[in-house]
Amino acid sequence: MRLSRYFICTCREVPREAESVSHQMMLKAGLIKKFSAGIYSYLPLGYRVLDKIIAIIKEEMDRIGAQQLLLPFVQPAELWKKSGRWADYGDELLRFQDRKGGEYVLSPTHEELITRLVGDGIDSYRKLPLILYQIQIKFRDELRPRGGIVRAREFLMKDAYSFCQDFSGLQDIYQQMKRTYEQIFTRCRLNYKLVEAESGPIGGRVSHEFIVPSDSGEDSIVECKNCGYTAKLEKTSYLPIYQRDEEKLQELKEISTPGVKTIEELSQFLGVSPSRMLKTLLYQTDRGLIAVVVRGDHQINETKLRELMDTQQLTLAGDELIKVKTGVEIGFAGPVKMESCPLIVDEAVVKGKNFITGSNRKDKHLINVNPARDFHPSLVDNIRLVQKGDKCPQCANILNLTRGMELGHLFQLGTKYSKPLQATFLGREGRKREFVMGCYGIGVSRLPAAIIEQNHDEEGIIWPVEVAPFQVIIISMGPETLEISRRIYLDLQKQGLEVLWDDRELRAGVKFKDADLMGIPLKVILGNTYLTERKVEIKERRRGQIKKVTSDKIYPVLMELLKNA
RNA sequence: CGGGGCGUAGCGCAGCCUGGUUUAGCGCACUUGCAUGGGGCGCAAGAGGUCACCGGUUCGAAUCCGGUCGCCCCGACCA
Repeated sequence: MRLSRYFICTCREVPREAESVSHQMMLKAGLIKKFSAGIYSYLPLGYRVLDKIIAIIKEEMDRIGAQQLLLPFVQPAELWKKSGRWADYGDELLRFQDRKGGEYVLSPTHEELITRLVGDGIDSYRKLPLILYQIQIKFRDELRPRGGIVRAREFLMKDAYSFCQDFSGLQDIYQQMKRTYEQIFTRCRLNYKLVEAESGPIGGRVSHEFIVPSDSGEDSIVECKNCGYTAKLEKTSYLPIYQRDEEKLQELKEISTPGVKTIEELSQFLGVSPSRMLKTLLYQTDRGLIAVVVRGDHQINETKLRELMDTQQLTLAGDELIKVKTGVEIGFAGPVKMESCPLIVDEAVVKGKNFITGSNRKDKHLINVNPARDFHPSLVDNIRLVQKGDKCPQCANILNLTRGMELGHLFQLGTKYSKPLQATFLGREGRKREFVMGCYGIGVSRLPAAIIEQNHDEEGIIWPVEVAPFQVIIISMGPETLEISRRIYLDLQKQGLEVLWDDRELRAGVKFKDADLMGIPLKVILGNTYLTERKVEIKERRRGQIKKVTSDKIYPVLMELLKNA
């Protein structure tokens, strides 16, 4: 491709909207263009990268016998109503009507459709296991898209679905898929972490995520430097160690705390650490109001709580609702004599003594509140988030908290969809059975951003060869080298290299800057050195090393460098 | 959904507070020519705008007022 004709616009100034390095560079190098919040176009240069990534994914998926297909982007609402997700999915699911009033959704994911498809199409265990996948646009109406392409509303995803006879078959596919993902991310030169994302109490429902560490990522992950344990914050467990101190139970007393509502205020007001306090939060759930009690320095793990209570809805109750239902002023709720709703209590609470809590009366708090003596939990469980200083559940070492970007997700679905959608096959024994399913996603359009986050310098992107939009850029300086450049360009192209030729009538500096920004792995430079020595220079983007070679050696040297880059 | 900020040329911005010499300006990019040709060089001449939209106030609105829409950031969990 001749750069003079290429549809691209690199720019010096970064649009104000861009915060993260990858977002800035993608805009600067002209890979993407935004049209609306979370809605982007891929320009030719950006699309080439995407195309390379897609090729890698296809290759690796095909290797394990997965079959590619393409499902519709617009789905009828019917299937979603059947699976229950029409109601459960929430506002991220974009629903709309056609001219006849028929209800549809823009696909945020495809479990329903694929389950129906396979349910209709496969009758016998003889065809199992089956893995199908597609690479397609998804739409999720995110409340707040951010970070450019990282959290977009419209994005490209590879989603694969496996269908097995039984759970052990699923295990095998799951392991295979894990290895495939490792292969894909390694080929993209991504430094990733495989993170446990175990989904709680329902046995065997295993889940893993592939996360790249990045400050601009929006997932919190927890890791143990000692044994390598890693997990998403909401899914993490910790070693519950609470000191059993010898403290005596003190007498329960009410104190006056006018206008003191938050833990922070209370802590300042009394000069006591938040760990000596309890906070009581009221949540609205599917089955009404619940009161949740954790220590003042702890945070509630809503993901766990949701699973524990088996509820879809889990929102903090508003001031009004709390007053009406419990008669308590906001800021003064407490566990003692909280009779209007069930008390869900974190296990750290019942291990402690003499807490300070709300009194359920305005402007009053209680001191020396003791579990068991002063209040009686309906349920005690581990419902708080891991925080700094907590111990690893595997080796008791101190856990670390970092941030990361989720790129891939493996999930064992079991019969979650095959059951409600009645997707069955005949087993060997001649009986109807439900498919045991797994699903496996990769955020394809996130990969370029993640790769840039991990492969760049001040000048711009440094594409790994396998995903680079072009392998080589020819930079010709001045009219004297134009003709020879053209010949080299055509020759390299004929040999099968992906070559960009900067034939623009611009100063050398501009061309170098652009080439660096675009991150093309190898430059072939024709300038003074060619005019004086009849040699071209080949410069590596990543290491900056320069080789001078005669015309006939260009191709072999390039090939050699590409292999090792 | 709450809070904050912003909307002026493809991009980055100034002008707005205090309405009228502003024919709406600057830098980058773009076009033409000169010059130059190894790291965003220089000179000259150009082209490019319904000042987000709708309404109001006024003799007069990018500027003041009201509304709408869009975009960005933070929060959406500490009772």
